[in-house]
Amino acid sequence: MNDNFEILFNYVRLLVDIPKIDQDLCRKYFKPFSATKGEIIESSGKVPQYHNFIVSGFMRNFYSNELGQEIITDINDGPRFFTSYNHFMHRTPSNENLQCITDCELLRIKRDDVDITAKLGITQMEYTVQILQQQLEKNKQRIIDHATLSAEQRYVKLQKEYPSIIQNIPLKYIASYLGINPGSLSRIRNELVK
Amino acid sequence: MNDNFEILFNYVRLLVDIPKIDQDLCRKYFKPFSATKGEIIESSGKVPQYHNFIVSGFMRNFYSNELGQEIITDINDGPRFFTSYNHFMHRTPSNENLQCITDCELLRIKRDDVDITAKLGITQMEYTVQILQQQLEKNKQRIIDHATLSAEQRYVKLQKEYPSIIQNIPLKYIASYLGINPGSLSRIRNELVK
DNA sequence: TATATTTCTTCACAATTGTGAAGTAGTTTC
DNA sequence: GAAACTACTTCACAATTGTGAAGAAATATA
Repeated sequence: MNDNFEILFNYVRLLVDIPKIDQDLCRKYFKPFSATKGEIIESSGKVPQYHNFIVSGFMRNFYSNELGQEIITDINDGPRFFTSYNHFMHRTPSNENLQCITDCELLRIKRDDVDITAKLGITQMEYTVQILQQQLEKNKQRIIDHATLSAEQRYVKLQKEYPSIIQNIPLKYIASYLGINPGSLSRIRNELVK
Repeated sequence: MNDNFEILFNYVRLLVDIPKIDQDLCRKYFKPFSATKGEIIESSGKVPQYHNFIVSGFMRNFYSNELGQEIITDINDGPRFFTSYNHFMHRTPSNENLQCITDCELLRIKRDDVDITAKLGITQMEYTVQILQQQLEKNKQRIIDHATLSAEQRYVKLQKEYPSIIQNIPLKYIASYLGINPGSLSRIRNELVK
């Protein structure tokens, strides 16, 4: 009995119940994978090979713009799915890189196997709809935050909601994620201490 | 034969093919609805009653913050679905208002009927996944734009991608949507003319 | 452990955007 | 068509954030 799968199931159960048959399919087709700090598990320009579930560890999602700057679009820790989902599903090359910020434990499934579990299982489609809706709500909130909050307010909010990110992720990554210049964020952080 | 349904079907066909049976279900359960400029078709605090498809016209989605300011989260014209989808599906009160900025032609379906068409039809679930994915991509891009572009650049981009919004929507709505102070946007627009 | 590399902080200054008020223009309503 | 209302522009000034450089601190590598 692999603990990692229990973490996956508990995460899924936040949205839908998983019948035994779907659990077994997960155990059969999701493969454990250990990645080390700095490792890029999906690269820009390539079709994403896996749908990744972070069991533990921190990851980031970034792309390089015309000026060669890395733009970080997402930072997350487990438990959580973390995939360039659209490109993965449509088998199209992604412009994003998925990289481990710390050592990570993953469970991952190949693209073809997702079609198999969709056919043989029961709840996958329902879960997909649920998690897409959930993700959509989160993204809507991020848009609102950008449109209505100052840089300082966005940082404070992140600090409250995801203190583990502040504690574990380099400032320059957080700055890019929040759309703030690293120097400015350093100053903001310094002024907050007072 | 109602032209409005052809507009709906053509819009849906951008993502999935609609078999005859699903077309008939749409014709049976989607009802035409005309709304006039300024009309609020879903109100904050209430469970959204309809899933709305804009055939023609411009609508906005907004909520009121603690200070009583209207924050506009979305502006769109037809053809397009326009609903507080999460709250509609989960039958929970939404904090958002859907309002017509111009006279609008809609096709709308009641919540209970969505369950019926889901059961009797074929492609609804697949379409839902597709359009959620599409919406997710659009929202990701909006986040990136906020994080990487200046106020002026965001306005210019909107102008390029959705010139009809610039032409048809009051400046103060556009300002709120872009997260810019109306006075600032007026100045930005003025300086762009030179 | 020493060295090299990367990240973070700090600074002065610049650029952008926000604020609130006042006036102008435009629109709606009766 | 006049009055009332709403939206837009403009202004001076304030606040926030960006920029680029230089040094300090932290981390990785040999």
